[in-house]
Amino acid sequence: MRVSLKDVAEHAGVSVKTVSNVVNKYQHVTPATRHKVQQAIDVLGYRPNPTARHLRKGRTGILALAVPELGNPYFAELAGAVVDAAAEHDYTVLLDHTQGRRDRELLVAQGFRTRVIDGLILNPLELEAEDLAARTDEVPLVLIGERRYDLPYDHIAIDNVAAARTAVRHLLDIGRRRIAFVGARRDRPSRPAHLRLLGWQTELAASGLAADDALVGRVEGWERADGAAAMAALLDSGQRPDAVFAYNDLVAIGAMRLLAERGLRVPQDVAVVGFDDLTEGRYGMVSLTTVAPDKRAIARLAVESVVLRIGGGAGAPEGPRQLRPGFRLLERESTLGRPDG
Amino acid sequence: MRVSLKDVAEHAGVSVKTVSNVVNKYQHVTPATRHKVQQAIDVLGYRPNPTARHLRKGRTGILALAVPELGNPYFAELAGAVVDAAAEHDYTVLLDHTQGRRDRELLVAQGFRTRVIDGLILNPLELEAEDLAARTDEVPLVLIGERRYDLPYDHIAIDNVAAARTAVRHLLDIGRRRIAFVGARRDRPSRPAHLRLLGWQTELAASGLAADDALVGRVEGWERADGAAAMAALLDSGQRPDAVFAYNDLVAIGAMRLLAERGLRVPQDVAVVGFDDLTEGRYGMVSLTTVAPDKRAIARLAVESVVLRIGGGAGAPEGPRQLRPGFRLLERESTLGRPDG
DNA sequence: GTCGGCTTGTACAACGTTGGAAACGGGGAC
DNA sequence: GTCCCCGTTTCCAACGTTGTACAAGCCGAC
Repeated sequence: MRVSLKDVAEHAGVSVKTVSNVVNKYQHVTPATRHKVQQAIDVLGYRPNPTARHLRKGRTGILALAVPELGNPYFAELAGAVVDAAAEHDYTVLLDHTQGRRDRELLVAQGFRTRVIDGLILNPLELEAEDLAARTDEVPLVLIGERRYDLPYDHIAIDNVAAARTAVRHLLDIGRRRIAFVGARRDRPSRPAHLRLLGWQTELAASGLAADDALVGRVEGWERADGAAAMAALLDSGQRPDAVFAYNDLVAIGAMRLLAERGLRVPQDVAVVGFDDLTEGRYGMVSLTTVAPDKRAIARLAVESVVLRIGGGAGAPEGPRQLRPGFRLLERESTLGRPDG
Repeated sequence: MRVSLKDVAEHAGVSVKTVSNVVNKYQHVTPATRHKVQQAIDVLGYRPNPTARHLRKGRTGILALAVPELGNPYFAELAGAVVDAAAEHDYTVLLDHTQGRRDRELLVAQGFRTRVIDGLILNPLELEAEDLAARTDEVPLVLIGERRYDLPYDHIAIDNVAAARTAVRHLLDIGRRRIAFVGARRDRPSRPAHLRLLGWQTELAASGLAADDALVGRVEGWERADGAAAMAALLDSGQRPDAVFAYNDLVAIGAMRLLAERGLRVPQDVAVVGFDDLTEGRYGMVSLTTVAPDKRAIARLAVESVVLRIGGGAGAPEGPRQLRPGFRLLERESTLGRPDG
């Protein structure tokens, strides 16, 4: 059976509280008592029961991270970084994936697993502002990811518009002029890919180029298959872009695969830039130029934010904060050199 | 403040236990009382406190899954499947990654987070049998992954030897004869990749071919970069294989990347088979033939096994079980057709 | 009308821990 | 020798829940 404080106390001939004091390194315990208790602990192999401790203290030491899809390498890599960052604060991470479905995101936000967790880091895709506004659960929440809500929650995300502009700027710099954006949502044009689409439009406009809607490839999701499908549709519509800025690396990889099937060379015929810096992008037949968000910084800031809010708010910043970790453009083979012909 | 059973009881004018009975759908409660209590619950927005419940019941409803690296898509996809399988049994999953380091694996096995979790699913890489034999923690443990230990724990893994033989058989069937194995460990020849290496040897021997040690590419790890490095070393040593069977898809992808850099065509010059069926493998410039372990089955069996053991053993099988989920060979472009020349 | 049996609800204790107040005991000051 | 103080330890209650034992109420049967 399990060993409890009581067992140790009996074995050492002291009270339960004294054992608790030793375990918790309470100052006023005589060396003799401490030693006696410590020995009993060692002999019996006592280990504190976190559940009871948590009940008493009202905290569990567990953070939840909810991302759309663990099978997506971006979120997997991010999750790994969050686990590490949480460990630095003595927190453990409970992972959930919502499959980007609004009902599941809602369930998570509403505290489906409330009270097992001390705080929640959520990356919503489909969740609406009103869903979040109606949230009643008191567990501290911080948001990550591209979607922005005007709500009293900290939000951690890179400056997506600036990052997208950097990517498009790079394509312009290497002489491309018919730059497609692949990865806008088909159904709701203004949803998630919004900011990167805006960055694309803005940078083109800043260079005096029109952001032609015919050069926008629309998708159902942001997996590799979606990128391939959108690229196919774009080519089939008669467009002949000399560059593609993709919503993310997966979409870019799908698009590159399709370009190859159609006999178009990357980068000679079509340069490609992705977003996320997946390790995968480095090892394709043509390595992928990409915008690399600082994932470790995102994870660190998210964990720090939520941990700050957990203390009951003592020392926590007043209003919601917008935190903007950095990003870099990593130039690789997919944008090497000026266009052929 | 938080609402507890007591608050609901006062509001409804009944005892705490009656509220508990309603919450737990205990049969013998009159509709009138039930309704009254339910209304109080709704008004106050009561939600049970799992921590207290768990303290009382001795279970937490949390399973831990420890894999080497979440950034590795295979483990990420597997983790996703485990989360889903656990949800079917009303369990939540706590994720940990050990980075394949023995000390971290040991920490996890020893119950680093004991008692927050009801059961542990562990995929060890470096852990030794004696480490596990010395385990004192009573939390039920099941093992997944390629390593086999002769210990009283359930083990879930596909038949790696048979799977490897299937892959090699396929390469033989399409006319390849100089088949390399890429992904044996450099430092300890008999460690993890062991079984797949054995399958390679066995199938070659069964066809009357020698398993030439010069055709074994050795690695430090099993990432894409390791595959590329091992492939480079193999070619630099003067070998000219007409096929590669890689330890896993990541190694295969790294190897393919290097083959392309050296001007060798896949599959015409070198056919390649991987292992894991990563989505990534489908979207390279040349899609990758691979051995696809049934990840959902692995996840399901692992969760079922550990859940069985949690009940205190009632109804649980006596001894340790070896469970062998299935696998399939998925033929794609990287092994299309007979060799050129 | 009384009894037995069943249904419904209550009281109490317990899970293992920790905060706070009270009790204890030893040592120094007078 | 007595008193007081302070450091140390113990006692009690509480966190929120549920299992067990039992009391109360109701019904029909004899």
